Amino acid sequence: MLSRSSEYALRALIYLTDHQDELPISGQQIAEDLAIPRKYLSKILSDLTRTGLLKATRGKCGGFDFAKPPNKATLLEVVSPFERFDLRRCPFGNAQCGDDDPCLAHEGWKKVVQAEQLFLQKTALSKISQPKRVAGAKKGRRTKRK
Amino acid sequence: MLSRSSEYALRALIYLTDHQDELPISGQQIAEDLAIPRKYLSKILSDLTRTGLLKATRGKCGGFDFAKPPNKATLLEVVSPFERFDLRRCPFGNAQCGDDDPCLAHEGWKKVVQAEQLFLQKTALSKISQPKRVAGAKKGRRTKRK
DNA sequence: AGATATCACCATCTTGATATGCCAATAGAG
DNA sequence: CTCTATTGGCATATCAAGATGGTGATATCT
Repeated sequence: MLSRSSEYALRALIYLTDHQDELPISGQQIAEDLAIPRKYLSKILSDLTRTGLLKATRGKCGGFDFAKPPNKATLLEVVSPFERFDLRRCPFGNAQCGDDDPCLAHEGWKKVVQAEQLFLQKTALSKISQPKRVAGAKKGRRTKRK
Repeated sequence: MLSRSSEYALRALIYLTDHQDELPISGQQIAEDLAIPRKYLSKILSDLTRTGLLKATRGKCGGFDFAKPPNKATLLEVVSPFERFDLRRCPFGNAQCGDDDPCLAHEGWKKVVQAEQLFLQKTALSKISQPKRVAGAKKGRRTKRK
């Protein structure tokens, strides 16, 4: 239901949300920890930088950081550079199916699509980060990586 | 949200539903009327024959017919040969996200996916065929094609 | 039997998403 | 200044979906 690029983007940003005290983090690092192809993820993070979600700093000790706080970012913002939401095209009936001259499945299908859109649009990135599950565990600033 | 193959399958079957008094109809004919690549549609209809949704008769005046009445066929049956519903894989969090150890987006996303599944599963093919819109118009057995 | 119209199968081409590799630009550390 | 770790951009490779073409099997018609 979502492209692989979208999945990578989501997982990477959730990762960043979970490591907010260590930002910026390099693409290399994220790719390793999440087992995502390095250059491919690089490209994705670049895209998200261009859309204004992330902030990239080059050079040594560089990496990616949030350009806006993750509770201001919606899942839709994360995903939309990688999805083509062709809401125009109706999978049923013929081409000219629109809100005015709908096919019979139109309403039902529209509900499904809108449910997805709404979820992506209304859910903040910060809402889906993984909290450390261990009760009372200190946040535990990770030991310097590698 | 659906593969092109699925769309073609749906449109073709809706077409058949709308022409039930003229069955069987050749793939050629359907492809022409719906502006779908001929051989590609052929392949799709063959697939649907193999899954038991359609019945194919070869030779002159052959074509495709329903193997089961369209009110017994669900949209899911139509579409599933062409979709890979990877419900296992969660687009968020890491691999081991399951119903037992869910990521935070799990419930919300599950709802979305299930809404789609439910719609496809509960909607009968006959429910979405296009009725002739002209009030009181005779069904009008089409003049012999071509 | 012969001609024709159809489905079935197989091989190939095209296209877009996914993935990799190379090099330039940038910035911190010594 | 030099070394090194990073992002950025471009070119290319791989892969699966989409699309096309050829041939054989089957059925109807004359």
